[in-house]
Amino acid sequence: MAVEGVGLIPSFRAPRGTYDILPDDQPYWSFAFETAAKTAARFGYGRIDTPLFEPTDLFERGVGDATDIVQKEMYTFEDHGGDSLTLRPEGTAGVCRAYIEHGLHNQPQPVRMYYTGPYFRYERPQAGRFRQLRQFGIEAIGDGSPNVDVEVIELGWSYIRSLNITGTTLRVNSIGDSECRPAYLDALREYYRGHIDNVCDDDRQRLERAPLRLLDCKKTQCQRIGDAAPKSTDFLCDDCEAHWTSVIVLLDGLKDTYPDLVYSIDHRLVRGLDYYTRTVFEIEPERAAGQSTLLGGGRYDGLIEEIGGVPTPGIGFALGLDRIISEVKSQEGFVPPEIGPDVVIVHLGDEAGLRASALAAGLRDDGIGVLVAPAGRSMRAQMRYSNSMNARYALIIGDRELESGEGSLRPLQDDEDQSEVPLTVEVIAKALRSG
RNA sequence: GUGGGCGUAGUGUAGUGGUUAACACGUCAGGUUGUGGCCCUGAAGAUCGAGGGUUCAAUCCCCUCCGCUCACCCCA
Repeated sequence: MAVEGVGLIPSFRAPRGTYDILPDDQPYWSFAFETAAKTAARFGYGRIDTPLFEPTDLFERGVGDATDIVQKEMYTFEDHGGDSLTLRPEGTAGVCRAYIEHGLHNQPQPVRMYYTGPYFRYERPQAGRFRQLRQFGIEAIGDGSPNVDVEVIELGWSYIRSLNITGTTLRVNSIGDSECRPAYLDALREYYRGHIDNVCDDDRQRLERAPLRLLDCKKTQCQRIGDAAPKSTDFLCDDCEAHWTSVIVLLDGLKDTYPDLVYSIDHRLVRGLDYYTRTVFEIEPERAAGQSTLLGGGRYDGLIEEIGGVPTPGIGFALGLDRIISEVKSQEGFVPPEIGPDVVIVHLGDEAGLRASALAAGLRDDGIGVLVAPAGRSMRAQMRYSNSMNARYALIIGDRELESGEGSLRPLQDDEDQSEVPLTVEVIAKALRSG
């Protein structure tokens, strides 16, 4: 992305909707990743990595070619062989493709997998929304029982709590399956036709095409109408009804472990991807602003079949790490540890400067974190540098030390007890001699 | 795609229709001979987002564009 620069060379900036994660910010991401891996492992989920791009058809069939994601948000390109590829806009389709491709139905079911990495959607950026977004997600494929639904929700909740994010709320709903949903959609259309004059223009346009979306409308007058609309849970077929009832019972069973797990059944909760069936859910932070959903997911019992596999149930969620990180920061749920080298080598004079690197190499090889202070600076400047690097010790070598063969080790942190130092004078002296 | 807000050193902010655009943090250098943090001094660093217009004169007023940002849409 070129912007006005000085002279003929343009200055570049990160593309719209993307951003750099600088070293100072990395600890937050490590915290989020490591906590995710630990949580997933506790639930028996193994990591899967799939390509950043997939055949375009996979997303058109899987996500649904009527969805906004497919219609206007995909980064699609043709490669030099003429194949149409798309940067993955979400994770479930790729994981299901891998499940089919590698015959994972031959493993004990369900197959539990988690993933984390970048996803790409061409959207207008705003708070909590990016063109390159990072997600952590899980999928449990091959078991349609409600226990798995609740296991997945529990995992998500547990993860968020492990990040010390509090005040979140869970919303759940059931949107039925291919058997019972058509009747519900008819009822919904029927209802909205009766209120056609009171809903917004957008809603009028999508009434026939995507009636579920009307429930999701944020406008106050539409919300009032949506509140009184027919509920999907009143139209469930027997199987879906039994499943839904069990999910609620099982969900209540989590309250002993998570007393703050307050969930609400929200019959206006629908989701924007076509593959969802039965259970859908979202977790939001307390002060829900615009783009605030932290985690969203649901069951997708028809997806595997849709993309060419034998009919197989599945359920999962995806969680926006960009949003998670900002939530962690705002709640101060994580304090990055102070980091710094064990030693900064402060060297005086040409001779010492020439030996500093070899000395550093020897110490590093012994497992000690070493930085060589910038050459050509005064001792004071090198000491200041050591301090600003948050080093534990400054190892000073100059003419005196070169002659005696022993470096001077100066502790830089008040609470440092020199007797506990692994860096004894002997170690230093030895390193000096061998250097 | 549609709206609103905002663009001044690396970062965060001041400021004014009129000679060298200010402050803080940060960076670098000093505060005598080889010892950090605190303090003091100094330096570097901004064609005041870009282009055009009004004016004797614009960083300041007007227009356009670009960028950032927030919201809608949709989603994580």
